[in-house]
Amino acid sequence: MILTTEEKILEAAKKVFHQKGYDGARMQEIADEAGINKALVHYYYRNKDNLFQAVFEDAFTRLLFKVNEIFYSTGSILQKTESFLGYYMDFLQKNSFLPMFILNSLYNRPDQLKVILGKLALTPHNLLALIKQQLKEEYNLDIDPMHVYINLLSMVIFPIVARPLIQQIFRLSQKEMELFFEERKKEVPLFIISALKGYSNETIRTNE
Amino acid sequence: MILTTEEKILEAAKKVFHQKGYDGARMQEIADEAGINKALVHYYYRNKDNLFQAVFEDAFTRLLFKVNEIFYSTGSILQKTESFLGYYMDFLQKNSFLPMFILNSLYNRPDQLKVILGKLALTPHNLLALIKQQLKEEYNLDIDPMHVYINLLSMVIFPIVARPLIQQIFRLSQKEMELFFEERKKEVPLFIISALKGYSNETIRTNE
DNA sequence: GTCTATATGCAGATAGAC
DNA sequence: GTCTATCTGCATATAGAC
Repeated sequence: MILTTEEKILEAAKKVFHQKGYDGARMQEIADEAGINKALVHYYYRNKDNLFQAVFEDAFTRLLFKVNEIFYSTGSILQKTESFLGYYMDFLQKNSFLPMFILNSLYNRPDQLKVILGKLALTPHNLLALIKQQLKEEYNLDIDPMHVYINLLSMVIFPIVARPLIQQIFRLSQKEMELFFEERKKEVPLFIISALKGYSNETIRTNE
Repeated sequence: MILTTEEKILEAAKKVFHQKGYDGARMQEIADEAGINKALVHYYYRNKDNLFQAVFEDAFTRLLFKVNEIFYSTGSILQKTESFLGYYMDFLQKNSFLPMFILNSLYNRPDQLKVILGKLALTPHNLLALIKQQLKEEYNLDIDPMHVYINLLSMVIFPIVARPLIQQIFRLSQKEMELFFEERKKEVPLFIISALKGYSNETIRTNE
């Protein structure tokens, strides 16, 4: 697969921005990574902000697209949770800098998000309504789906983001860390489904 | 309360580094924030790296100290979870830049952590052993406590870190966001305890 | 389109007066 | 200890030849 110069620059920029963030990235390093001259980067993207914008939008849409793709598919809560864990965690492990890059960019450059949110037509409330309906049908739960949804995202994304911290504190080898993530693909769905069942029992007990 | 110049610098440095990270922080801004001259910052801390090191160590120990404080205290899993949620989430909301600062610093400056880990005597395995024992006694669960522990941390810390993202995507006002966090202080312990009870049922069913 | 050379500004750090 | 003035290097960005 052959890349145009513009594509080479974007790929190089992704690599550098993802790892170092806006402030830590250097135009020179991006040029080197792309195997071209620094002036060419400016020729195609005019300035650092523009290039960053392109990288951020790519990252954001890719990350968000995968989430929606799974939750809007057919299947039970259990099935969705399991495929989310398997599919999304693989994706995040292969792109381990992505979530940190997104989150950190929102702290340093909050306006960046507004630009892209204006372009996308997000309907998160449809998604929540769908989950709420499934919780009712499958677990007879009449609860706010927001917390359950955020809990799931937390348990998937946080360990990826905090990986360096976890690994150092618990003194895990690379191999042990990978095993830990592999286990989570089964443990987290089990945890969530257990909680949902537990909720039901709790509710029933309260109603007696 | 009157501060020495050195303390004023450190306080100013915390403010700036926490929000902008190492690369985004400017010595000039720190000096301005402290209300003194830029040369004085160098007089006390010699260079940017030293100052950052001081800020990072302060943040890291404060963040970690709070975690241990709660989990090594007496009380049931439920009690610990509840006080962790109440106590720690309040702390994080008041210091909302801290977790992002720590996590991001580990990406950009991984060696930073090793320096401080050498100074602290962390014994996370004792903590896990304690949790494991309590899971056995209180829920008759014979499982690896690591996943449960990371799940709890995830559900507490991630929403704080991802707050700007959540708020924008779900279009929540400041007030709604605060309410959401307030709800989580009850929702997350309920979720976890439900899961632990559900686990037991699952185990019993499997053993029959 | 792609390069070399360069302009411009700013950040970290130091010298030296008080 | 605290300041003003300044050095040095580097990062973004542009000019202009090919």
